Amino acid sequence: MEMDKLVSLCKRRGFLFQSSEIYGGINGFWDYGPLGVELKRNVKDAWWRDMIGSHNELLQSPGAPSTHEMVGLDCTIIMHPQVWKCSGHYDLFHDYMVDCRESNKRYRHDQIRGRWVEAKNQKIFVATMAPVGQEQDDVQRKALKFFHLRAKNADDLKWVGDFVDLIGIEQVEQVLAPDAKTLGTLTEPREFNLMFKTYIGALSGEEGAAQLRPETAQGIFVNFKNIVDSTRVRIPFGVGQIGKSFRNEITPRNYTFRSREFEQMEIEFFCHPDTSHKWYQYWRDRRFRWYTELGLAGERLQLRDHHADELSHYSTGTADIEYAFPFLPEGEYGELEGIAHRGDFDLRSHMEGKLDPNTNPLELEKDEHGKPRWRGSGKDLSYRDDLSGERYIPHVIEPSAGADRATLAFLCEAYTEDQAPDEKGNLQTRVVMKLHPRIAPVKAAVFPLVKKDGMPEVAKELYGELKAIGNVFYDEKGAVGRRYRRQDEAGTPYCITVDGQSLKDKTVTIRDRDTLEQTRVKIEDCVEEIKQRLQ
RNA sequence: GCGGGCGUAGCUCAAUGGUAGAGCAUCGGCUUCCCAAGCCGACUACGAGGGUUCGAUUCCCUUCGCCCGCUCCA
Repeated sequence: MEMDKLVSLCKRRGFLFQSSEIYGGINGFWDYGPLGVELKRNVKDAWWRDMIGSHNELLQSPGAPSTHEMVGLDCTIIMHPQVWKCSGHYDLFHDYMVDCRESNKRYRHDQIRGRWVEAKNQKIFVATMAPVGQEQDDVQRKALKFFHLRAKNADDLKWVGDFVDLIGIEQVEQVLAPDAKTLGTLTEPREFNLMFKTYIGALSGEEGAAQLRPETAQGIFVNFKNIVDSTRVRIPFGVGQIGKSFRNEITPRNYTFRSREFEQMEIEFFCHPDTSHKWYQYWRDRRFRWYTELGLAGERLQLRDHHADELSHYSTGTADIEYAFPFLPEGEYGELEGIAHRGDFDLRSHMEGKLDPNTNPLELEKDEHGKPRWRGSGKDLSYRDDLSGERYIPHVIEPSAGADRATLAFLCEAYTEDQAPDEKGNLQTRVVMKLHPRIAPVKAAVFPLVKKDGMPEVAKELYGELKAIGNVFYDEKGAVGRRYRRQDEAGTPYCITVDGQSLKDKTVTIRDRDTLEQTRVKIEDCVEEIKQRLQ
């Protein structure tokens, strides 16, 4: 399937629009049209229902180590700035970067060091990314090359001062960038803040600075104690949340795949450390099955376990659910969801302060004065098991899914072209969105075969009754074949047609989107029949 | 952010230094008893800003957006 065909259909039929399109669009932001919003809402509703609403905490789910409970949460997009400092996002997302116009390489401004050197009446600053100890070799080699000197003439280089950080060097035009041959190729340092910044308070300055959340998960961690204290949930239990998140992606691309404003469906599952690996396995398998049951059953979906060397040492497993999107190169997959075993990293970080993920066992990250780099809340987020009396910090399994990415994958998977005969029996190409009935934006369409002889009246009445089961559509205009094809493009699974026979024996036909087969049912049974088929 | 390509109607495309045309779609009417039928009619576009010019959709610059490659990807 070519991606541009799907993009064209989504625009034409109202699944997806570029945000602010009449003003030229805005990079990395997308709107869901009337069909798209139904589809995405159905995806989110299916997730919420399957993970939380319909979960039976009295029964042990297949593959689960024990019974478990599930509750929901809806927290704010803007949170206390300390949340992001302790979570690690602030440090990781916040850098000054410089680009080299010659080599097209990008560097973290604070990682470039260098040394002034003079030769042939010219004084330049030779920059390097080499580790301490190899810096002098690196800059000498580059300086010799720049001044066209031989190694034996190294004494002609007059070094001025010791190594210093590039930060503080004002004469940018005299800087020889780490991978450049000419001077002054570095851009001004630019702040790369992958988190969206905002300001709290109508008049506030920097002291009111805050961020739009880059993930919904932290809201669950910081509410862990509230949930335990208010709901009588017992470990093991999970907290689910659906909501918008924001990331300043450097290169938003590939349709809605990498959007700057996007929606997540996340679960933080809290369990005893001794059972955490089994729960990880459970969620990994269960989440994969969820996609297959909604129609991503083909080879384009895969479950990929991270290699041991990709894992943080505090994690015993991470797996990605990936889909081979048509816009990716052959053999490449894009992430729909990550399931991560996160140990007690998150709860401890919000208790004690930001932990250093490179320590084992985990230790508090310290600044140059030996103080905590970012202070935690100081609140006790441990859990006491009322039955055993044991107190511990729960381990966390995090299935984190992208609602927009899942929606896009369902759209890609659904797009199908097949051949169907037209009125004269000639085969015509038919575009049909084979969406699973649970997520299809329109559940059924009702047509009078022709707009006369009392057929519209019968069809309109049936339409009214069908409204009770979901989004249905009524159409009496033009040829019936065209109406069928229109519904095929919208992914409507069933079309119900009132014809001449309906008037005699009170029956209608139900036409199946995928097989084109029609079956005749009594009008009075029609609502129940459609309801059955949609499940 | 860098390099390259592109931007004309809802969609897919065309033409042109003298202000744009088609197919499909959409809407209205007629017709029509099962898969994009037919007839009549209607609506709709040069991404934005500036410059050159008597005149710019066309040439130039800037900007925004899209695609490809590089970079980035917690």
